[in-house]
Amino acid sequence: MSENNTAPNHDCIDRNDTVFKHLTPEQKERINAEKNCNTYKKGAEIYHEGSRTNGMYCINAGVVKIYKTGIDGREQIIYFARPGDIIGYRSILSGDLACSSAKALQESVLCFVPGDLLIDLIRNNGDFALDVLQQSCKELGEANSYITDIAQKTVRERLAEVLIKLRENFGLNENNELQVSLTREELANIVGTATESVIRLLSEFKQDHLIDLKGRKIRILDSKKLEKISNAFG
Amino acid sequence: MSENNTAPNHDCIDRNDTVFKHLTPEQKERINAEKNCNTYKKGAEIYHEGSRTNGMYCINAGVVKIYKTGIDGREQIIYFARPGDIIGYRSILSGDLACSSAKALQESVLCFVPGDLLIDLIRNNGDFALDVLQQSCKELGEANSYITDIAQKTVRERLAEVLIKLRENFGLNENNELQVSLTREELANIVGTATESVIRLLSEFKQDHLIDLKGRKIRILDSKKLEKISNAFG
DNA sequence: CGTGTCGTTGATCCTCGTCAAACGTTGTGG
DNA sequence: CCACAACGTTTGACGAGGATCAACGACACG
Repeated sequence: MSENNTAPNHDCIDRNDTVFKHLTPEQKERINAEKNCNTYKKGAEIYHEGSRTNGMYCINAGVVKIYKTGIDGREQIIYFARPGDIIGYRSILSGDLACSSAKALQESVLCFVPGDLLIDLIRNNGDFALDVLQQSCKELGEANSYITDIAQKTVRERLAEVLIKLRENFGLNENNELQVSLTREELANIVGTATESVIRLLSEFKQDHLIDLKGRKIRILDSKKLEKISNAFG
Repeated sequence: MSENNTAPNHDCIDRNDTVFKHLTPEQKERINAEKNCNTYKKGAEIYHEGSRTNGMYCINAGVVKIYKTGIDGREQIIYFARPGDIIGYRSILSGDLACSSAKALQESVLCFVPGDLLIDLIRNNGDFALDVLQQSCKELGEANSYITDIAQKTVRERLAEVLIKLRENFGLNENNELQVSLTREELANIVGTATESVIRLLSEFKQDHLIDLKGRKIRILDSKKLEKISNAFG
């Protein structure tokens, strides 16, 4: 799918808030030499569950949803990756096949870094290894929290929590609207419920003046109460 | 919490199926010099959510449950650690506080390895770093599967799945009984449901001749059907 | 102007959580 | 050794939360 290298600003490697921050200039150069940047149109699949990803991807621009396909093809969204994040590294490092799929939510630019280069860098740069470990441990902690939430909270509580997390991750525009455009079904696939339930609860939240709805635009009116509904956060 | 070092066979470090397998003899010696082995009685807490674990633990003997405390104190069991496994490493590496608690299910022997030694070893031994990464990525993959399961499967399906996984992890004795002793409440806290629901479903399974019950002993009679009920596995 | 996708609403059903009560088991201390 | 407490197990009854099914409106797109 789409264009290739040589474009000017594929600079994920140079950002100093990413996992690459402790690489030497030479190591960054090696990545730049071997990486492969592509633009993915909205809805384009980056990799699919069960396949072998022979490397990892660094998000340069856009938003990517990571999800698993469960019973009867139902998606469960695990998380959203944003610029600076890395995805797909799990399967090379654990040696398994990919356990999730990745799809561009908007037009996105991703750089592919080959797996053997990744492993070589981890082996030879301890600080880089620690940064990758930090990333995977952070994801692990979040996953564990999510397990507890889904197992114990009601759909209503989880939806409120998801709205708050979306605000934290994507922020609000000048109208206090969430800066992500998700279908009701996608919202349901994060919360882990039926589309209709999300719709009904969103209307309730609207009636209670917690949010306002205009198509897919969700305006946050009362995050305090939303947080209270979500029952603390974890 | 009890005895201390110098005991003869605290050999987790020498097993070649653990995360320590690629350490040099010198590095193993350093761990042996700095580690601190303790026996934990049944029910003893090893570390608690929200605390700072300044290192990690290697399980030498016994079984340890890792769990999070959710709403109104309800436990959600994340997984069981067994001899050879390491626990508690997440929080040192991600820099956060512990996001889960650990408690001995049986009398267990654990060796504590200080965090700065761990980090030093990761930094200076690339293969060790890769092994730790592999471990955390494996856990991450399992956590993601679990999220999907809890979000999409029924309690009945999940209970069947848990029974199968317990068999895979702990095996059966000569009577085809699971080699773990769990209370109904603990089973419920793995599945993510109410104790009463577990009890009812176990009786159903018994009536359908899938299992047999004798107190906490669960004998597996028909794992094929259990697997079918669990709806494939992930 | 049809076709497809998404959003919304209503009606219905069932899984599962909660409450309550009774009984068995274990452990502790007098 | 008994009494009592604390805990775990089991069963029943009840109700609510939420999944499912069906139908329809809104909107975009070719």
